[in-house]
Amino acid sequence: MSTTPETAPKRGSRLPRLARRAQLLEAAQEVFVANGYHAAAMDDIADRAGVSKPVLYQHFPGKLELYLALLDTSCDAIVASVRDALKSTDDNKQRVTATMHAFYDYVANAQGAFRLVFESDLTNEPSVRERVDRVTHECAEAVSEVISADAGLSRQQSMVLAVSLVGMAQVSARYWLAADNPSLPQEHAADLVASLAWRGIGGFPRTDG
Amino acid sequence: MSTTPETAPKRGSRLPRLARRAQLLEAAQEVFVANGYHAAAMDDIADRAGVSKPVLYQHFPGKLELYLALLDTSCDAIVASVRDALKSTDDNKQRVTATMHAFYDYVANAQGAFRLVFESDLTNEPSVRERVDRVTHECAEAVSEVISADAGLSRQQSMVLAVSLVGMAQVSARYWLAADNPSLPQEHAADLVASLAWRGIGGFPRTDG
DNA sequence: GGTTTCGTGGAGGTCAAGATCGGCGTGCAG
DNA sequence: CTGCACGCCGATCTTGACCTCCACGAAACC
Repeated sequence: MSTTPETAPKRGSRLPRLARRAQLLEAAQEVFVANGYHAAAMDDIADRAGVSKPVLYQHFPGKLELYLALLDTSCDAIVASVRDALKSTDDNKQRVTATMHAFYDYVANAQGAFRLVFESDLTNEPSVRERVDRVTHECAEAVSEVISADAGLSRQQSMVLAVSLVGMAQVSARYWLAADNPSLPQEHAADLVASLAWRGIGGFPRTDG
Repeated sequence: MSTTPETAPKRGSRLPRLARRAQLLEAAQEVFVANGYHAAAMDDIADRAGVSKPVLYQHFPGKLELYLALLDTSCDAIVASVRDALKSTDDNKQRVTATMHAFYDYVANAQGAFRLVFESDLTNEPSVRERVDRVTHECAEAVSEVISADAGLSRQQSMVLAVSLVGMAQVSARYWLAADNPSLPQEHAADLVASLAWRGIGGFPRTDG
């Protein structure tokens, strides 16, 4: 029997630096996701990781930096996911569907990372605000390029539309997750919202109001 | 000479209880909107109102109750605004436009009350979470009734669509406000998003995917 | 097998912010 | 004119959370 404590690191075990850091990040993510930034105490994170506070501070200079590290990962994940979805096909309708599914996947999986991005309670901190806004902005910009390529709208106009689509995906996905009635499976909900989005954005060059 | 300091209450002036309370609420709203809940100090609110902290605590039992009072007002305002917009006409397309304009008006005016609802940094507090979720839920429910009346969808399905529309309005309006380029006037932006929404939701009974 | 070294742990300092007590000035009744 | 009541202010207390100091134990090396 291998005695590798891969998922059950007991208290007192010495870990290599990178493994320890990864473990701390995972524990911190759990606590931040569950409690938010303010209600999350460094003691809780240390306890959750099975270490004491000083080791936490040997890996991260402070609470904010720890939070920002997790936030950066989460932000990069959703942005990359959206970019991949847009690159996955050349058919715009399928692009919409793929992007919507990317959002729903991110909200449903990713161990609640979306809470750090879309439900952060530290948006007054400029560094956090900047990152969170960046997510919406970069996602919308990626969508906007596709829109303005085919719809012939101004940059501002296509950005407003793109932000609308991103907001639709983000808010509906969070609502779907919060509504704990699994009568609507994830794929069906995403498809439904995708069809709404595609009806709205598809063939937009017509400006018949 | 009337010494009524109607809009410039200097420090030391004695006000009737209700007027003082209203003034405190206004000052608190400004500080909470500017700084968020956590960064807002009771000292700041008292200073902004031109009184000392004990007076504040003679009107409100604590910081949370003060915040909740403002939050309730803001929540009721947007929900009522959406309901009025939906009731304002029988043409569904104009309903969409009116509702979208209601959101944009709320975000642009209402002295930043939308920040308390859509950008609260106290969503971990259950009482706050409940109120904020209620706003999206009630707005979406009002929209959902119109949808399910005409589109023949299940309750869950029309709710997901309604939440999507609400999310679209909410996120795009906030983005439009944050983007300080007035190249897109409020009415144009709202009309653009309304047209997107109407194309998406109008004539939804077709399920051509 | 001894020593050195490094990581770990519990206990404590500091500080900000929410929440509260003794003086004071003002307006009114007699 | 004089005493009284009332509401406001400066100064203070406490709590809670972030962030470090001193002793211990285990691993590594000769």
